[in-house]
Amino acid sequence: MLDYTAIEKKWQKAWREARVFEAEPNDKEGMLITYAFAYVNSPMHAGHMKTYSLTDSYARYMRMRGYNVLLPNGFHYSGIPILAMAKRLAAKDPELIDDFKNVYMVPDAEISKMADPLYLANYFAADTEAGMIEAGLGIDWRRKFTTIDPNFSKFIEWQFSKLKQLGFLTQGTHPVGWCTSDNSAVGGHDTKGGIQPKIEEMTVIKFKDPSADIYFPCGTYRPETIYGVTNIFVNDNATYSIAEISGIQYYISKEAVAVLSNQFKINVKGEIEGKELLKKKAINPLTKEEVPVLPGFFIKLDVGTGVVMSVPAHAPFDYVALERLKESGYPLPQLEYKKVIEIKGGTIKHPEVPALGYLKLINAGLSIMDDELERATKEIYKDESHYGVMITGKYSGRPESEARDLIKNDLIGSNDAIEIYILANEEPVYCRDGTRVVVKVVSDQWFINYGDKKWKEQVRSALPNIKILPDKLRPTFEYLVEWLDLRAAERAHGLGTPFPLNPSHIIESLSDSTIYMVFYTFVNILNDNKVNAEQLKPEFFDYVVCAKGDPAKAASLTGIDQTVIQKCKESFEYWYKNTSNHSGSDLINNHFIMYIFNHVAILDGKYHPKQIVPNGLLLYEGQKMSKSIGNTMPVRGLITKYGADPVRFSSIATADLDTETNFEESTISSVKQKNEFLVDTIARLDEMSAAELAHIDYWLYSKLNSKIKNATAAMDQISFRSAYNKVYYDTIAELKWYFERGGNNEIVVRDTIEKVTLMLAPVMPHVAEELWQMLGKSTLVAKEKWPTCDESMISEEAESTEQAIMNTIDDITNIVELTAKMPANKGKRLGSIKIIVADDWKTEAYNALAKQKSISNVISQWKGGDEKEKVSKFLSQFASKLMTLEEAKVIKADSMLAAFNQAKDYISKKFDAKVSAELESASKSQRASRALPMRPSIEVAWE
RNA sequence: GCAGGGGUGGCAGAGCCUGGCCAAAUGCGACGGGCUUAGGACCCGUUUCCUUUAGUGGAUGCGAGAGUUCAAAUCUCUCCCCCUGCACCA
Repeated sequence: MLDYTAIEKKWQKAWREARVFEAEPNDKEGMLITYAFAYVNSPMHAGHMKTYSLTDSYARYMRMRGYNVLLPNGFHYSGIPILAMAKRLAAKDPELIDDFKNVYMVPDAEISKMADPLYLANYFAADTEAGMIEAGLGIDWRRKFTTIDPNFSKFIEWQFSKLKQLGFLTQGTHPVGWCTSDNSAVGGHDTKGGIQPKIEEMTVIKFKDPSADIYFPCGTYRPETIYGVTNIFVNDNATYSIAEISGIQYYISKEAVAVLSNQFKINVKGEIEGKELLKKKAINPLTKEEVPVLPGFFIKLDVGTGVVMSVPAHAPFDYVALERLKESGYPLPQLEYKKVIEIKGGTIKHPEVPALGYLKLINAGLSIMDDELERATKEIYKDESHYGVMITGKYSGRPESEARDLIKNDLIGSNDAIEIYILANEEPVYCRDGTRVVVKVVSDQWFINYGDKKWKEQVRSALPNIKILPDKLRPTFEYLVEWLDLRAAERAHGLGTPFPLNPSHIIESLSDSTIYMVFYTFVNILNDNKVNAEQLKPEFFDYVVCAKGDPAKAASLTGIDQTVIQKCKESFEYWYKNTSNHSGSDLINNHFIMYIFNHVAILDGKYHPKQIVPNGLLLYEGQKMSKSIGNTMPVRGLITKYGADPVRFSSIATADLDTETNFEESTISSVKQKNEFLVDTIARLDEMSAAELAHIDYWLYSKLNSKIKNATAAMDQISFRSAYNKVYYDTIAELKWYFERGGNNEIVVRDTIEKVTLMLAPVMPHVAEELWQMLGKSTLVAKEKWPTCDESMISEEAESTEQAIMNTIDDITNIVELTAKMPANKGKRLGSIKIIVADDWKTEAYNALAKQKSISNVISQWKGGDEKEKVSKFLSQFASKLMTLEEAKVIKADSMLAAFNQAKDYISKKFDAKVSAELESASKSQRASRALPMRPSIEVAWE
């Protein structure tokens, strides 16, 4: 039995000592293969491992294909999560401490030190590195760095100075989810329950109070319904502020003022009770109608402005509110529920008062619950947006969805409306510390302007030259190129590189990870020559990465030896000519797309991305890995339990790139058994001997070589499942069949095992080394060549012949079963089996028919005149299925017969009967004429 | 809502571009048998239904429906359903 732990240690040591993975430029073609580096706020789990081992396997494959491959690894420290985690540990968060103890298996003594974020990050970086080594990743560890290393920071500063020079950094305002206690932007993972704050624009239409120079700011998603406004609703139990924004005064609820002050500079001039507002009127800015102000039961004070316009014909809330007022005897003036949108055609009935229709008020009555009202509102909104047409106003006849924007823009243009942002989540969103998240318009914020037209154009033209595996993701990338827009480039908190234009902030953590692969190409040279951060002035990177400037000048400016600078440049240019970048497919819409943009912006066309490889995620026993299910297996535990190679194989060789892999224990045990079979087979080689090749040997050789060909093509596409189905599962099944059939040729078996071992090496590197050694080799598989296909040994004839033998054995099984039931054969035993191989003319006639689809044509062109009758009799059996006939492999009857003669022993043993084979023309059997091409006739005798 | 990717047998998952050898690879599971003290492993067979006392013939069938074709899992159209992403966050 293979002792996985022992062989892993043994071969990892051997690789290290032979410096197999320490790559330097040489005269071979280079290839820099990278994966999105690890973010080290927790141990590496099986999901990360999938990407890493997939990338490693690809790197090993390309190395075997003759490339000088570099696979480096860095650690991502940037951003908030490490900081946040340390903070939670410092606060002794029991849930997190439990995870650290029981899921991450961190010793108690370490946990207490992890209140220091750097300690935490270093701990998990070391843990991840150890895990990567245990998994057999072939990494050049000399090039390791973290994103807070001073030298790396200099590189990132330089990157941003380039972006600035190119005009791709812009400063501006932008709405973000915001926590007022932290004073920082919040994304989904900063909130309770991980809810993504949803920011939406809302139009605020100004209805003037004719008695004062103050406006009612009516928040609405549907400005086009302004033609149907009957009144204004306010909350009569609340206090409103008289708030000045940009010199204009509004009635805004106090609560809304607090929220909106994150978006506007607001001066509160005074207060007024909601009740007082009811005495006022308001002027519709578009129709100039004067409408009353009424109490609205549903007015939420912290949403929008706390003031809305009422459109009872189209808004269920407004309708219900007015009807309830009417019922309660509130003194209402005459109001016209004016329909302004019509749905024509289609299957949707559009009632005269749409809001009423959608409410089905007939049954529900006015006591309808708010959530039902909410639902009715959504329905009517959806239907009218889809199918509605304006029947009033300037844009009468236009679809509502178009009119909405037109009217909004008109109102804004005439200063009758402004836009605000609101948090549109159904439930309020809270920051982790419990503060309610609001929308803030951040000003003077630096952005990377991925929306820049010229930049986009460059990316557009670069994209077709980038190979995307699998290629079906290309439309996604094309879409994302257009979609990507302004992205905040700085943040107030977190680890990382200070933002050069605002050093109190740090560079946003995904933005420092877009061209870092460049740094791998010379970081070891900087380390070896003790280059420090002060020396890494922009001129250094300009020359090394962009071939700009003068090396002598750069040397004197930086104090770095000119030969060192030159070496860095050569190394960069060597490795960056050919690259492949890998990551989980979840990073497509940020990391990958930003990777492309930044490369295109900063690097010369020669060094643009060459290949990007997003891979599907990993399921664990059919389930998504998640902490709540408790199956986020730290990968080191899996390796200890199952062995690195079985884990690698199960995670990456059971699915092609674009599909999710299902990691299952059953795969692990099946892999281990198959490995044992290979070990046993090698042990049995001693009992075999070399001999002249027989049919079954040719068959195995043919299978082997066509497999090499197919597997190589699959490997080139990183379709590991397809490749290893053939290389591993099929080979083992074929070897078993080969032995079953009596195959015993040492040369053939050895050759097969050797080549299969080589092909296993990328995915199961340790086992492959072990097998290689068992085969008596003294070299490292990791440094061997990938096998090449010997086309001359691919024999369709051998494969088809063997297929015919297999089919014939099936047929014999059937016949024996059926004839055994015949009364005449009761009590008898199977005596002999006669196999009668079809004559050559049958194949010829059959194939002519398959081609021409006409019996008469074939007959009329038949050469041997006197045989025409025989031929037509033979062909007539196919008359009813002419269209479906396919040409059969042409195999000479003699060689078919020879193969059957060689298979006689096996068939005889299998059926426990005498077996003979003969040609149709030489047979005296009555059943002889039944022989078909590829399907001999069979005669069994019971005695 | 918008965009992209999908829906195949008990399950997972090929095939679809380039229509016919597809009742549909392969793996798992289940069932029957062999081997074994037993279990595991391994080997053989079965795994839509009907029919067949010589290796057969037929029906249904790849989300639903319609169409093109001598022929459709595969091409076209309509519909239904599922997954992923929609950002300032690793």
